[in-house]
Amino acid sequence: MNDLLDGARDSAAYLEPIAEGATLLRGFAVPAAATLLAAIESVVQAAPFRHMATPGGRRMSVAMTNCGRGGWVTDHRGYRYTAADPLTQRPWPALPAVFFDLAARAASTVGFAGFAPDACLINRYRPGARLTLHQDRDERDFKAPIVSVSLGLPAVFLFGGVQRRDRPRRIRMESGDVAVWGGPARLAYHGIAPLVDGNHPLTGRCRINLTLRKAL
DNA sequence: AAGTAGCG
DNA sequence: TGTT
Repeated sequence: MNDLLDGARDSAAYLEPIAEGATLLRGFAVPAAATLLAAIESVVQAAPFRHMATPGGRRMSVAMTNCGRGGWVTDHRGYRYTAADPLTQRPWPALPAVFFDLAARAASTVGFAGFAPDACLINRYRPGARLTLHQDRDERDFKAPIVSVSLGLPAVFLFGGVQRRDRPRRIRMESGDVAVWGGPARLAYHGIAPLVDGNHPLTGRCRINLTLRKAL
Protein backbone atom coordinates (compact mmCIF):
# COMPACT_ATOMS: atom_id res chain seq x y z
CA MET A 1 0.00 0.00 0.00
CA ASN A 2 2.89 2.28 0.73
CA ASP A 3 4.44 1.23 -2.53
CA LEU A 4 1.35 2.53 -4.29
CA LEU A 5 1.92 5.95 -2.76
CA ASP A 6 5.67 5.86 -3.23
CA GLY A 7 5.03 4.92 -6.83
CA ALA A 8 3.63 8.40 -7.47
CA ARG A 9 7.12 9.77 -7.12
CA ASP A 10 8.34 7.63 -9.97
CA SER A 11 5.29 7.94 -12.23
CA ALA A 12 4.76 10.53 -14.92
CA ALA A 13 3.35 13.11 -12.49
CA TYR A 14 4.26 16.71 -13.26
CA LEU A 15 3.41 20.14 -11.89
CA GLU A 16 1.48 22.81 -13.70
CA PRO A 17 1.07 26.29 -12.21
CA ILE A 18 -2.51 27.60 -12.11
CA ALA A 19 -2.02 30.89 -10.27
CA GLU A 20 0.13 32.30 -7.45
CA GLY A 21 -0.29 29.74 -4.67
CA ALA A 22 -2.20 27.29 -6.84
CA THR A 23 -0.71 24.27 -8.59
CA LEU A 24 -2.04 21.31 -10.50
CA LEU A 25 -0.25 17.98 -9.99
CA ARG A 26 -1.05 15.97 -13.07
CA GLY A 27 -1.26 12.23 -12.56
CA PHE A 28 -0.16 12.51 -8.93
CA ALA A 29 -2.82 10.15 -7.57
CA VAL A 30 -2.86 7.71 -10.46
CA PRO A 31 -0.95 4.95 -8.64
CA ALA A 32 -3.22 5.21 -5.58
CA ALA A 33 -6.52 5.60 -7.43
CA ALA A 34 -7.84 2.07 -6.86
CA THR A 35 -6.89 2.23 -3.19
CA LEU A 36 -8.64 5.58 -2.83
CA LEU A 37 -11.77 4.17 -4.48
CA ALA A 38 -11.84 1.28 -2.04
CA ALA A 39 -11.58 3.68 0.90
CA ILE A 40 -14.39 5.80 -0.56
CA GLU A 41 -16.55 2.67 -0.73
CA SER A 42 -16.13 2.02 2.96
CA VAL A 43 -16.88 5.64 3.88
CA VAL A 44 -20.02 5.62 1.74
CA GLN A 45 -21.19 2.43 3.38
CA ALA A 46 -21.32 4.26 6.74
CA ALA A 47 -22.21 7.72 5.45
CA PRO A 48 -24.08 7.53 2.14
CA PHE A 49 -24.00 10.15 -0.60
CA ARG A 50 -26.86 12.60 -0.35
CA HIS A 51 -27.98 15.75 -2.16
CA MET A 52 -27.84 18.57 0.36
CA ALA A 53 -29.91 21.73 0.13
CA THR A 54 -28.54 25.24 -0.14
CA PRO A 55 -29.80 27.84 2.37
CA GLY A 56 -32.11 29.05 -0.39
CA GLY A 57 -33.71 25.62 -0.53
CA ARG A 58 -32.28 24.40 -3.84
CA ARG A 59 -31.10 20.83 -4.12
CA MET A 60 -27.42 20.58 -5.06
CA SER A 61 -26.73 18.58 -8.22
CA VAL A 62 -23.58 17.15 -6.65
CA ALA A 63 -24.08 14.33 -4.14
CA MET A 64 -21.88 14.61 -1.05
CA THR A 65 -20.62 12.83 2.00
CA ASN A 66 -17.71 13.37 4.39
CA CYS A 67 -15.07 11.71 6.46
CA GLY A 68 -12.75 13.10 9.10
CA ARG A 69 -13.34 14.91 12.39
CA GLY A 70 -15.43 17.52 10.62
CA GLY A 71 -17.78 17.28 7.67
CA TRP A 72 -19.04 20.14 5.52
CA VAL A 73 -22.82 20.41 5.39
CA THR A 74 -25.39 22.80 4.04
CA ASP A 75 -29.11 23.12 4.77
CA HIS A 76 -31.65 25.91 5.27
CA ARG A 77 -29.56 27.18 8.20
CA GLY A 78 -26.45 27.72 6.13
CA TYR A 79 -22.99 26.20 5.64
CA ARG A 80 -20.94 24.75 8.45
CA TYR A 81 -18.77 21.87 9.62
CA THR A 82 -20.34 19.27 11.90
CA ALA A 83 -18.79 16.46 13.95
CA ALA A 84 -21.74 14.15 13.22
CA ASP A 85 -23.55 13.15 10.06
CA PRO A 86 -27.01 14.80 10.21
CA LEU A 87 -28.41 11.74 8.41
CA THR A 88 -27.28 9.15 10.96
CA GLN A 89 -26.42 11.29 14.00
CA ARG A 90 -23.17 9.36 14.16
CA PRO A 91 -19.70 10.83 13.86
CA TRP A 92 -18.43 11.05 10.29
CA PRO A 93 -16.28 8.04 9.36
CA ALA A 94 -12.60 8.41 10.20
CA LEU A 95 -10.33 10.00 7.63
CA PRO A 96 -8.58 7.10 5.89
CA ALA A 97 -4.79 7.22 6.26
CA VAL A 98 -4.42 6.91 2.50
CA PHE A 99 -6.35 10.21 2.08
CA PHE A 100 -4.32 11.99 4.73
CA ASP A 101 -1.00 10.80 3.37
CA LEU A 102 -1.79 11.62 -0.23
CA ALA A 103 -2.98 15.13 0.66
CA ALA A 104 -0.06 15.84 2.96
CA ARG A 105 2.41 14.70 0.33
CA ALA A 106 0.73 16.68 -2.46
CA ALA A 107 0.71 19.81 -0.29
CA SER A 108 4.33 19.40 0.71
CA THR A 109 5.33 18.85 -2.92
CA VAL A 110 4.14 22.34 -3.79
CA GLY A 111 5.50 24.07 -0.69
CA PHE A 112 2.84 23.67 2.01
CA ALA A 113 4.77 21.65 4.59
CA GLY A 114 2.95 20.12 7.55
CA PHE A 115 -0.54 20.08 6.04
CA ALA A 116 -2.69 18.00 8.42
CA PRO A 117 -6.24 17.75 7.06
CA ASP A 118 -9.04 16.94 9.50
CA ALA A 119 -11.95 17.03 7.04
CA CYS A 120 -12.58 15.44 3.68
CA LEU A 121 -15.60 16.30 1.58
CA ILE A 122 -16.39 13.63 -1.01
CA ASN A 123 -18.30 14.91 -4.03
CA ARG A 124 -19.96 12.69 -6.61
CA TYR A 125 -20.74 14.26 -10.01
CA ARG A 126 -23.06 12.49 -12.39
CA PRO A 127 -23.57 13.85 -15.92
CA GLY A 128 -24.88 17.41 -15.72
CA ALA A 129 -23.83 17.94 -12.09
CA ARG A 130 -21.94 21.18 -11.44
CA LEU A 131 -20.66 23.50 -8.76
CA THR A 132 -21.05 27.18 -9.45
CA LEU A 133 -18.21 29.55 -8.61
CA HIS A 134 -17.69 29.83 -4.86
CA GLN A 135 -15.04 30.30 -2.16
CA ASP A 136 -14.12 27.80 0.55
CA ARG A 137 -14.49 30.01 3.59
CA ASP A 138 -16.14 27.93 6.27
CA GLU A 139 -12.84 26.77 7.76
CA ARG A 140 -11.41 28.21 10.96
CA ASP A 141 -8.19 29.52 9.56
CA PHE A 142 -7.05 30.12 6.06
CA LYS A 143 -3.37 29.36 6.56
CA ALA A 144 -3.79 25.73 5.51
CA PRO A 145 -4.21 24.99 1.80
CA ILE A 146 -6.98 23.06 0.06
CA VAL A 147 -6.17 19.78 -1.66
CA SER A 148 -8.55 18.48 -4.33
CA VAL A 149 -8.25 15.00 -5.87
CA SER A 150 -10.05 14.04 -9.11
CA LEU A 151 -11.12 10.47 -9.84
CA GLY A 152 -13.09 9.00 -12.72
CA LEU A 153 -14.61 11.10 -15.51
CA PRO A 154 -12.80 14.28 -16.52
CA ALA A 155 -14.23 17.69 -15.66
CA VAL A 156 -13.57 21.35 -16.39
CA PHE A 157 -12.24 23.01 -13.23
CA LEU A 158 -13.00 26.73 -13.10
CA PHE A 159 -10.33 28.62 -11.19
CA GLY A 160 -10.67 32.36 -10.74
CA GLY A 161 -9.19 34.94 -8.40
CA VAL A 162 -10.08 36.23 -4.96
CA GLN A 163 -12.49 38.73 -6.50
CA ARG A 164 -15.69 37.38 -7.95
CA ARG A 165 -15.18 39.49 -11.07
CA ASP A 166 -11.87 37.78 -11.88
CA ARG A 167 -12.49 35.67 -14.93
CA PRO A 168 -11.87 31.99 -14.14
CA ARG A 169 -9.43 29.85 -16.06
CA ARG A 170 -10.84 26.59 -17.40
CA ILE A 171 -8.66 23.60 -16.61
CA ARG A 172 -9.40 20.03 -17.64
CA MET A 173 -9.03 17.72 -14.65
CA GLU A 174 -8.49 14.04 -15.25
CA SER A 175 -8.50 11.02 -12.98
CA GLY A 176 -5.47 11.16 -10.70
CA ASP A 177 -4.96 14.91 -11.02
CA VAL A 178 -4.57 16.82 -7.76
CA ALA A 179 -5.05 20.56 -7.33
CA VAL A 180 -3.56 22.40 -4.35
CA TRP A 181 -4.26 26.03 -3.54
CA GLY A 182 -3.35 28.14 -0.55
CA GLY A 183 -1.53 31.30 0.53
CA PRO A 184 -2.57 34.12 -1.81
CA ALA A 185 -4.93 31.72 -3.64
CA ARG A 186 -6.60 30.27 -0.54
CA LEU A 187 -9.79 32.26 -1.07
CA ALA A 188 -9.85 31.98 -4.84
CA TYR A 189 -13.26 31.48 -6.44
CA HIS A 190 -13.55 28.08 -8.09
CA GLY A 191 -16.15 25.66 -9.42
CA ILE A 192 -16.86 22.77 -11.77
CA ALA A 193 -18.60 23.07 -15.16
CA PRO A 194 -21.52 20.69 -15.81
CA LEU A 195 -20.11 17.17 -16.07
CA VAL A 196 -20.06 15.73 -19.57
CA ASP A 197 -21.39 12.19 -19.86
CA GLY A 198 -18.92 9.40 -20.44
CA ASN A 199 -17.70 6.13 -19.05
CA HIS A 200 -14.60 5.70 -16.94
CA PRO A 201 -13.08 2.30 -16.15
CA LEU A 202 -12.62 3.24 -12.50
CA THR A 203 -15.97 4.86 -11.69
CA GLY A 204 -18.36 4.33 -14.61
CA ARG A 205 -20.54 7.32 -15.43
CA CYS A 206 -19.38 9.62 -12.68
CA ARG A 207 -16.59 11.72 -11.28
CA ILE A 208 -15.57 11.58 -7.64
CA ASN A 209 -13.71 14.45 -6.03
CA LEU A 210 -11.98 14.47 -2.66
CA THR A 211 -11.50 17.86 -1.05
CA LEU A 212 -9.19 17.77 1.95
CA ARG A 213 -9.08 20.65 4.35
CA LYS A 214 -7.99 21.72 7.75
CA ALA A 215 -11.41 22.89 8.88
CA LEU A 216 -11.25 22.82 12.69
C1' DA B 1 -24.87 39.52 10.81
C1' DA B 2 -26.54 38.70 6.16
C1' DG B 3 -26.09 35.63 2.92
C1' DT B 4 -24.25 31.39 0.94
C1' DA B 5 -21.54 25.93 -3.54
C1' DG B 6 -27.99 28.08 -7.44
C1' DC B 7 -30.75 30.36 -10.78
C1' DG B 8 -31.76 33.15 -15.24
C1' DT C 1 -28.79 31.42 10.85
C1' DG C 2 -29.88 33.74 16.19
C1' DT C 3 -28.48 36.51 19.96
C1' DT C 4 -26.01 39.10 23.27
